[in-house]
Amino acid sequence: MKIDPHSHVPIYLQIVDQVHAAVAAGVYRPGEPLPAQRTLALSLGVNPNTVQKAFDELERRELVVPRRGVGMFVADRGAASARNHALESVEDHFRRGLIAAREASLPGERARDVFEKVFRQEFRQIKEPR
Amino acid sequence: MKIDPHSHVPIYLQIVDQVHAAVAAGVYRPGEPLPAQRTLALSLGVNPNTVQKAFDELERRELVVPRRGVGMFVADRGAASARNHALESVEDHFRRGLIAAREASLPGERARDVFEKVFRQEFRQIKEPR
DNA sequence: AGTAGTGCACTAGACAACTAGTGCACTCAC
DNA sequence: GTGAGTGCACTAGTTGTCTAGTGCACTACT
Repeated sequence: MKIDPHSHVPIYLQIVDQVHAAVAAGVYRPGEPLPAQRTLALSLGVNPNTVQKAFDELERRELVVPRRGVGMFVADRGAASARNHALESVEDHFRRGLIAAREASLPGERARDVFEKVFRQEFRQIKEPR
Repeated sequence: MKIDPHSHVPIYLQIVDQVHAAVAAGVYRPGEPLPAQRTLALSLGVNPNTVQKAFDELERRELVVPRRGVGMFVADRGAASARNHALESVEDHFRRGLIAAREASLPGERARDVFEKVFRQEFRQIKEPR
């Protein structure tokens, strides 16, 4: 796990994102323990409290479950929760865009055109050169 | 024009949004003057500096043009700039959503499904009852 | 019982965003 | 040239976020 202290995105969120991705990808499996707050903080060179804040957010997303005096463990439905939360995030961004379009009196068809344009940019199929 | 001082969205941004919409809608036309900073600040019950910050943002968006000692005027291509900026905003939201989808390893088709779902919610056609 | 390891709570400092207070320089009409 | 009205610049106080420092309570193992 890598942290960029000079990034504009808060350290605790960088930790959240990486653990989130790891749980979603199955790197950490349900029931397995996560590195301890102090351990992780030491290896990343940050304060234990910063890691705690990250874990608080992961707990709020129902990805991990704390056991006092023992450690943090991946929730039973941790992977599913991770994917669900990611889906909600995507949905939220789309909704904000559509609301902005509506407030700008942009017709629905135009909004869909914009989406398709950005879609082609971001989900460009990598054609195999032969 | 109305301001909600208890809103979580900054006052100066509320002013920006409302003026932006007014210019886009043609309420203020190119070449016309906007209310003076002091006047607007007084009528809204906020500090002139807050209005100034809002006007700075509107100037950055190329919606208005300042004339020292005279006033703020709607730019010649103000309405077009307003619509253009709104379009960029919509595009930006969509892009963030698609990037989030990609990072979550969500297939493009699924992302499009999510978009269509939200689209139906936000752009529901109001059926005329007969 | 003792001990090492754990999550958690409380406090504090650094920093940025937001708003307000105030004064200056400019423009135009008279 | 003088005065009223304008945009603009500088400073400051308030608030919220982020990170760090530190200590406490709990758990498991011996």
